[in-house]
Amino acid sequence: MKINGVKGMNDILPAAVGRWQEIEQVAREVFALHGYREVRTPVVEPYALYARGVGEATDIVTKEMYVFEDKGEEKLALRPEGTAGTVRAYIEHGAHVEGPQKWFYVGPMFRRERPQKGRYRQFHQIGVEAFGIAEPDIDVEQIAMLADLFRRLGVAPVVHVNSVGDAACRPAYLEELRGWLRERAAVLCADCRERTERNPLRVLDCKVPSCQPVLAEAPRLLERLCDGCRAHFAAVRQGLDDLGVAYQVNPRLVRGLDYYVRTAYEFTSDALGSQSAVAGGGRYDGLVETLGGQPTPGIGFGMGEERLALILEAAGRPVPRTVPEVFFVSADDTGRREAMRRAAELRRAGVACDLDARGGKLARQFKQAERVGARYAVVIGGNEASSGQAKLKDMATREEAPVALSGLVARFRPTPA
RNA sequence: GUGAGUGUAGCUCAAUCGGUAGAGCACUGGACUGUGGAUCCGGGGGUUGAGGGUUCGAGCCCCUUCACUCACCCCA
Repeated sequence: MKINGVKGMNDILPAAVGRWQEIEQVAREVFALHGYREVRTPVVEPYALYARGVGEATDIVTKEMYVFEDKGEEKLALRPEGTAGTVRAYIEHGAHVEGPQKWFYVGPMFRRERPQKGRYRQFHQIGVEAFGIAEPDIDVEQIAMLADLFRRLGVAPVVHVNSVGDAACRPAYLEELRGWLRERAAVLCADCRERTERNPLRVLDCKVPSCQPVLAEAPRLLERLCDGCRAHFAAVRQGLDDLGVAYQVNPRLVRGLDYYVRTAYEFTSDALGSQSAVAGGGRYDGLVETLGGQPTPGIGFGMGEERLALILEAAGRPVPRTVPEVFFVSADDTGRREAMRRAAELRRAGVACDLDARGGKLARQFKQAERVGARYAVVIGGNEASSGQAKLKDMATREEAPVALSGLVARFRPTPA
């Protein structure tokens, strides 16, 4: 009986894993340059953390979370996103006493949705959270950092920014919008009528053609922001302009989770099919308090690694691959023992090398050397072992040159920095 | 949860009207007894996703089921 992997949960095989390693490596470099430090939190958290933090009524909590009882003791959930767990850890360890904290995380998230392009049940996110900074400069820094990260990877998703208001101005706007939508329920699609009650902001980006002209006239939150939100948003825009970050103000940009206030931003690409967002973030000034901590402003983003990988693929960026510098080819048993010794010697010196432990015909070993991408082959048989002189073959040019076995380490040892 | 599409070798796909399942790539061996990318020749590999039905006969038609893909909802 063959057992297959779980639906929507993918294997990342060696031939593809270089893509993930590259993404994560570049992210770590960029984060380090901006003062973000890594945090690792569990993949499992109390169900209540997400019910309270992400929002009791959100799709994520009501229908997408993997929830289970831990031997009847506690209701647990596989994390559907990274912010709630990071905030829990921030509060639990009293991190606020040491001033603003800039953290990042990398790891799998789980949502039980129907899989499609760019959406999987286990997916991988790279995210950052900045705690304790209410000022708009951190919003600017985060957006610019993300743009820099993408630039280093050779892609340039479109940056959308918006303000979703806060407790001072959003509730009044939502009521105004809801009332306005109810008056026009007759000309809106069924989904929009449903969303009018459940999540009126979502109505604004309805894709149904007949809704578009109606919604274009809808009242706009950006024109009804309170003074604080208005000033914050203006400062974010000014800051992005100062840094030369190109962006679009998108009044329809909405964050899916309850905790977002003020700045919302998103990076999108048309290489992703209908799931166009590769990264999304925003400010969550009330979340830490909601989860039992001191009132603490926060802002962060999550980036989908699978989606970024799709973008890099579409951009034709090659998958990086680690290859051995030297591949030993042995002609006989004596040569093979010598090859094993020399390989060990090179490895201790920090030189990546390999050999075909099956031995066998030279042709097969050379084929294996080629397959693993070795730059050089060294042929060793009984003669070479006793004379100490072997042949060094450049796999690309096929040129051979004599080499002393005792000089291999000096020849290939990485030059100290 | 809803809708559509697709299931044939490890991968990409053929198979005429319903008539004994094939190719390319990949793998493996040989041509080539100490040399990998080309060429030529050989070899292994399949319950045609699964189950049932119609038929003398089903990869093909019908039913059921499962899986995958894309889209909706929503989101990274």
